[in-house]
Amino acid sequence: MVFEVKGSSKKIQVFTTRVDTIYGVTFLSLAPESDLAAELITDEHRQTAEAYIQQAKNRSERERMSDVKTISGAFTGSYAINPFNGEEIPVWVADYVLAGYGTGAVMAVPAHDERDYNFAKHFGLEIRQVIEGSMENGSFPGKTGTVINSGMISGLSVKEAMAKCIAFLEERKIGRGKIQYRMRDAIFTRQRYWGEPLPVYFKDGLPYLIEEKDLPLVLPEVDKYLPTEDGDAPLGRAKNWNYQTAEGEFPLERSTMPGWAGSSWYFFRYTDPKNEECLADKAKTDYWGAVDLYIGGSEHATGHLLYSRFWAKFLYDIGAVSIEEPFQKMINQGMIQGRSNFVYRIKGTNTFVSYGLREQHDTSAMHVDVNFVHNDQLNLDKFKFWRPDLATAEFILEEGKYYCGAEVEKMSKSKYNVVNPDDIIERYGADTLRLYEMFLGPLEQFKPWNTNGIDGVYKFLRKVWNLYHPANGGFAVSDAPASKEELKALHKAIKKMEEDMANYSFNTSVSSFMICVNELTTLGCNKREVLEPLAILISPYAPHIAEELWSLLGHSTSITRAAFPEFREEYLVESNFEYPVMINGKLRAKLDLPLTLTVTDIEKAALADTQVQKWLEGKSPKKVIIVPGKIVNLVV
RNA sequence: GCCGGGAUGGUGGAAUAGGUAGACACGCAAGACUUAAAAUCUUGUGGCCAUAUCGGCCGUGCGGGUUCGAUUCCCGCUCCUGGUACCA
Repeated sequence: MVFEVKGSSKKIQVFTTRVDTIYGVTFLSLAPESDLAAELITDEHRQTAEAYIQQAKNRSERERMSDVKTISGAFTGSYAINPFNGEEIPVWVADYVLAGYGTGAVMAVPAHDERDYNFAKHFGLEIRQVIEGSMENGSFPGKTGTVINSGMISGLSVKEAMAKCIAFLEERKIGRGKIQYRMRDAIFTRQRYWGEPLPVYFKDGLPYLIEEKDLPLVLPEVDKYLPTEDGDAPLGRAKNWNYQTAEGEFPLERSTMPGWAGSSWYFFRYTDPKNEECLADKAKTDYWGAVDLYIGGSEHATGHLLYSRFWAKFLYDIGAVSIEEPFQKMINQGMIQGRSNFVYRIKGTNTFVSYGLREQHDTSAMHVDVNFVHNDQLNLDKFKFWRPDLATAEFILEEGKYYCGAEVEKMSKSKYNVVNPDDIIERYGADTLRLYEMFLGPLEQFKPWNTNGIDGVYKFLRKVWNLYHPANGGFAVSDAPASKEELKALHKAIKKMEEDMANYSFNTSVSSFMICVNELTTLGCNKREVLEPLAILISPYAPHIAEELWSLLGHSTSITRAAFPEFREEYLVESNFEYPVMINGKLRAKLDLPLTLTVTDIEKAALADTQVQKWLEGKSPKKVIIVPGKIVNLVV
């Protein structure tokens, strides 16, 4: 929307998502970079305002963004006119306004925007509430509630007010409604060696594409995969990174493509990897279709997924493939998080304060390598040895110890909280690690890494091994037919695993294996009829041990080639069911009854039970609910 | 602010076409084996009350609702957490 400037032909264009708060506008702020800001400065304020702009321009955008706390600005001396009520409002320059976003001008509503609020507080500007709610905690930016103190839109909801304001502006041609997409340009080159080279050469400083017959352009040999000594991209190290044309030899582009250049369409290429003519034969991409399941972290939503969907849609539009959406189903697997440790440096010094005392000083937190920390206590010697600047570090201790702060966050080299699984593999083996990760919890759940329960899965794998090695650790499997109980234990596990696989519920599968192996151990089962399918069941979870057992069972091909065992319902059929009997919603008795009983017979049996009679106290139930095979519920 | 995810024992978690809450595992306790320890095995383990027996009451973040019956469905909150952002 457009604000007129008092006593001037100039106009200020403002972008806002909260036009409903228009009656709460008490000033406008402009980005220091904007030309308009310079033009609106009046003589009276010239000195201070121009000095401020100069100072703000000297700070980089990064600096301005990282230093959110410092509030600064200057009054231009000009006033703008609110088109809704004709009110005159001061125009300020402020570095919290970014030139690159929107129009570089903000209509400030201190009551309903935190930054505007802080700014108004700092400079003593008016704060006018126009949405119903409590101002106790400063501004409140919520987008719900009723508009107040706002002339023609008072009493409307936020949503209604927005619509009415937009209509008002559009009618007078001083503004319009707009959908603002947050889009950024993306750079398609990298100054790295490992990436597809761009098929571009330069003649007279202008880029040209190399001829199709010269494709593919292959990475040149270089002595090191590092930038050149004078800071050029690694391909600058190649001896002859030039392109030969009829007119002579010209230098090739030295940047390479980013990772997603190739990773955005590999799933199409996989269907026809040797095709020399095109991306992939359309008949083949049609046959294979879209990717059934994409498992990746949620961060891929803005990375790989965005690009590969863009690629697919582009390829669809030019007719190269018939698939518009590349992935049928997506699961965001949860991240295994790390537990970070922090030390607290007193600002401007090389002194570090222990966690409990940090509030007494002006400190900034710093990640510290978790390998220097045990039970949140810092090993001072290791810490000092970490980096040259820390060699002279001093410490303020608590009871002679330095305690670190801790936080659960993403594992990352830059946070120094990475735990290496090699130690676990060394101690327990890769199968245990893999099985433990499966057992930890649902696939999609985030959680901090913690090895507290790993002994449980380790013991489980040993029990599995012992089933096949019953006496004195020697391998022995019987070819005798399995008993009913043994088959039942096995088929319960088969059934559960089939269901769990379909739901990606791996942790519950592991627990059903544990139940099965515990039962088979109790039964002393070492029958091939049971142990062969069991090895197959476990193989996706503990592939090494399963492969080993498979080979001991006498197979010469890999267990990965074995067919999944067929589930047979008949082994699980029960003749009886232990009915829970609820009286007024509480469990009062249990009755073991044949499943063949009719509802009437179940009722009779339940009413005849002594426990039930005790609770009925001679009365007959008002209502009887019986779900065969599930429950009996009596209402008294 | 916006967009996600979540809250169940001491711990990780299980159970949702509404039907016995706490499977499986860790930890803890007691016992067996051992000169001892480790390892292994057995038993117990939600809380409170109880003549510690028979048993009873409470209990899935909080407050309501629907239902014979709610961890599960509905309404209203609180808190935690991931991503993102001086984005107006």
